[in-house]
Amino acid sequence: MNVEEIIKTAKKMPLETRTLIHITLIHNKIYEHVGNALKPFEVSLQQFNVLRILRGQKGKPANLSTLNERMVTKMSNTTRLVDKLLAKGYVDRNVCPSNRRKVEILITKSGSEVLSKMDKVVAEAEHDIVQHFTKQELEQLNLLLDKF
Amino acid sequence: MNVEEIIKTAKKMPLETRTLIHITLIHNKIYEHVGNALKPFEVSLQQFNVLRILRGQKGKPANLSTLNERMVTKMSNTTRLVDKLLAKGYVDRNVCPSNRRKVEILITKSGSEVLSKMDKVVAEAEHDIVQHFTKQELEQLNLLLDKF
DNA sequence: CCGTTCCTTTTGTTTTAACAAAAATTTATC
DNA sequence: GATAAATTTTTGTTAAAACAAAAGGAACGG
Repeated sequence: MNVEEIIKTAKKMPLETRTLIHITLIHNKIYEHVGNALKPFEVSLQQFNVLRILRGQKGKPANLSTLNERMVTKMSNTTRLVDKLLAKGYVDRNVCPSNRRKVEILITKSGSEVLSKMDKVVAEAEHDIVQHFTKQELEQLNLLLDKF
Repeated sequence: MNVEEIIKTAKKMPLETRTLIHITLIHNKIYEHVGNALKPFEVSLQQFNVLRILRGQKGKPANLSTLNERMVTKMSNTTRLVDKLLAKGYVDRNVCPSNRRKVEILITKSGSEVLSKMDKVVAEAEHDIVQHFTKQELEQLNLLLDKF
């Protein structure tokens, strides 16, 4: 991926700026590829993330705020993400008996099943994106990214 | 930035997945910091990008499609981005005399002036984001990012 | 020329995200 | 125990992005 070619500039830009534009371009690429992989399932990347988090709970229900703190979106939108998954039958939602302000969200059997299918295509998409990296390069990259 | 801490997982995830989540988190950070820096000017990051591209034209007008291919958004939204900048008096828009399908967009004096002020705060924000990197590390990072 | 096709931009619609505030319940204080 | 304050979630609204299609003009082939 050649930054200068993509944004069509001949001008030399500061290294800091180039780095951040670079990250943005890569992010777009990730978003597009993974989003496309999920398209047949008719779920957004965010919905996929919710399902993954719920699976990580291993049967333990998650509150909305738990989901939310593990995601990038705003609380109010997390509610509506869950609404969509509920409509598809991929999650259950109940008021928490010990604290009726809270809700408990669980992934359903149907949700787990479709999630494992999604995993496959997402893993492929991810692999495509990093195909030009060796394992060592990826490790090196992660070390550098940790500095942000 | 500790990925595992942010997404609150103890589970070891595949290196490829970790890398891509990492990039997404960094992108969010960039978007948030730079967006905040621009907030006092009441322009979005995308509007700022349009202005920067127009300045890069050095007086030569840009067509919408030129703007668009240097950005990540869809054509239809580029029209509306320019609408907003027009309303603020930061750009001029005229139909191209040699081909009346096209439009010619130019940055105005007023646009150039605010852009140079924006540059300052954006450069600061960018510098903040990469503050933990040495120049060499940034160069190394860019080499790795080129592999995407 | 006239119709067809292609190119560039705009308009319309739907979905998603951001921002603000309200509703419902629990906890704390007096 | 009533009132206020804090916590958790939902609802409402506005702004931005994604998707689809139409409008307007240019180019081309007969």
